[in-house]
Amino acid sequence: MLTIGSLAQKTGTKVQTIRYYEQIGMMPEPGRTAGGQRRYGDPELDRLAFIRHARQLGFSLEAIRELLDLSDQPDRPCHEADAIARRQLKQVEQRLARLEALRTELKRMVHDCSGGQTADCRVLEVLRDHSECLTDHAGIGA
Amino acid sequence: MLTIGSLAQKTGTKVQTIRYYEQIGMMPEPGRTAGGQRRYGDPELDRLAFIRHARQLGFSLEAIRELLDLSDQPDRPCHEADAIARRQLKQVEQRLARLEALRTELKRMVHDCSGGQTADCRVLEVLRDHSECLTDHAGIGA
DNA sequence: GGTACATCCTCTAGCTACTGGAGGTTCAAG
DNA sequence: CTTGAACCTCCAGTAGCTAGAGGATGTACC
Repeated sequence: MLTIGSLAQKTGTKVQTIRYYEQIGMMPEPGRTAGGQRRYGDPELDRLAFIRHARQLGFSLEAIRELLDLSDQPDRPCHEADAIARRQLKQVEQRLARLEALRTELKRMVHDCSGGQTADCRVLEVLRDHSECLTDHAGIGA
Repeated sequence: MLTIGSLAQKTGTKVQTIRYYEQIGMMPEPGRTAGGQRRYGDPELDRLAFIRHARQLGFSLEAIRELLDLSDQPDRPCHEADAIARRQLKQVEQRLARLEALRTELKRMVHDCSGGQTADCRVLEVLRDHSECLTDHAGIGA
């Protein structure tokens, strides 16, 4: 039997995160001691490890919920899990393409900076005038 | 004089986002009509375009605030703006490296999936057992 | 001048995926 | 039996918006 602290340690999760997962129904309500403290067994350990690993691979909690449901039904065809993974792969590839365009643009900005005064700073200039950009980097953020 | 709606359209921003920027002090409080509606001029248009462009390049609002401050002081040396851009570039490169590892892993997962039942699904199996991963993809998400 | 209706206003709450803290209780070792 | 780390609940905050309720305003047309 594991305390929430040792479960956290074993899975590289913060204690609060585990309680949060319980709150949103990603983790089951575990057994408790007489005093009300949570105690976990191996199934919970496996489940949390699964969740964390999928998170590391960038899956959303919603997608992970689906994967866990599928995982609980070993007889069903696996194309659904496959589809979720493909979707994730596609998203990753799109983000990669965007980030590569950003890198190009940022590199150019930094490279062109002469180190003078802000009045002639290339960095600020490029930000002021989008038409100076060579790559397409529409869309926000990552 | 622009209404908030046409400012939004010209910059590819949502109306609510502009009001949000005003609320957090990224955009100045504009003039108002007698009836209380916001009216914008060219300086605000430029400022918002700057903000949006920097957001597209992945800068945080906090970083953009610094860049705007620098932009308002044309006499100061520009190495600060340069440093912010370099920091951003570094972050982008780190994210790129992580995403590339993720792509590798996801591709392998999807490729190995035989299309059978979930019981033998490679996707689920890999998620269950981290040791099957060849690449290092520690850290969460993007 | 009147009316229709798109756009504007404020305010509040919600999203993802956590993270941190206050204030108080329980567990395990010595 | 005491000590101190780890636990408990509840609430609030993070980034960067986004959506909706309920009502006021601006403008074009008749």
